Amino acid sequence: MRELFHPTTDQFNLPTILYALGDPNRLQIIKNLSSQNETTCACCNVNLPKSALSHHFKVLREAGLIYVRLEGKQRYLSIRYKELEERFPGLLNVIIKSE
Amino acid sequence: MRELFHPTTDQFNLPTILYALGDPNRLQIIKNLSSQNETTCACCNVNLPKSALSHHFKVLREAGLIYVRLEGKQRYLSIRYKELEERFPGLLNVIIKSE
DNA sequence: GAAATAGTTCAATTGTTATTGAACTATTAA
DNA sequence: TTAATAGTTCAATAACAATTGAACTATTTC
Repeated sequence: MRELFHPTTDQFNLPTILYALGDPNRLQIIKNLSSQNETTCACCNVNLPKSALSHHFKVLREAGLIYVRLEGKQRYLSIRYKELEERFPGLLNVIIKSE
Repeated sequence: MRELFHPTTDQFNLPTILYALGDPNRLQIIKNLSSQNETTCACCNVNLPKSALSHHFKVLREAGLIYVRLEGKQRYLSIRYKELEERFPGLLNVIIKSE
């Protein structure tokens, strides 16, 4: 794997995004990421085996919620905040701030 | 069935709500409902057999997204706009307006 | 009270998704 | 070049969710 698929903003799809956020583990990941600029997979503070984390990161990435930057032996994760805001203004803020 | 369960606002749960909206059929139902004040199950403009519709309405109702009022032999559906707005301000507007 | 209407529930099926550990790949460090 | 590290992929399983038609319930109308 040398290049990771990231949808363009016009490929963003609302039900897909909501579905991705509809899982408690993934929602937690997004909330955790939102308080950090960029972080590695291991630093997400979600207590799951790495294969499970990998799965959830993939769902989030393919929905367009996170960007995964490859650097050395690590992957740095960040929320695609600007693009999401552009396409679905307000959505992410509501979600991150809730509760 | 004489009384339908509707969660109170403090029982609203974000992942549950997002999950409910993460299904294309249910998202369409919500979008359709948003342009009507109150409507019966049959008037949702979603082309599914009634048993499937009934299932989706239940998921939406139990998540707190819609209110179902029993009157005679019909059920009148409406979005719980005010309560949702109170608990997750902006969420529904983003969703309804998107695309 | 029989028929029509509006919707629910049931049971069966199908399809999808989450979860796991083990094996794997790629990169860096010793 | 070997070992360690960071994460992915695979295969198996288990759990859950969507979909359907048929049977059911409740209400209204004839």
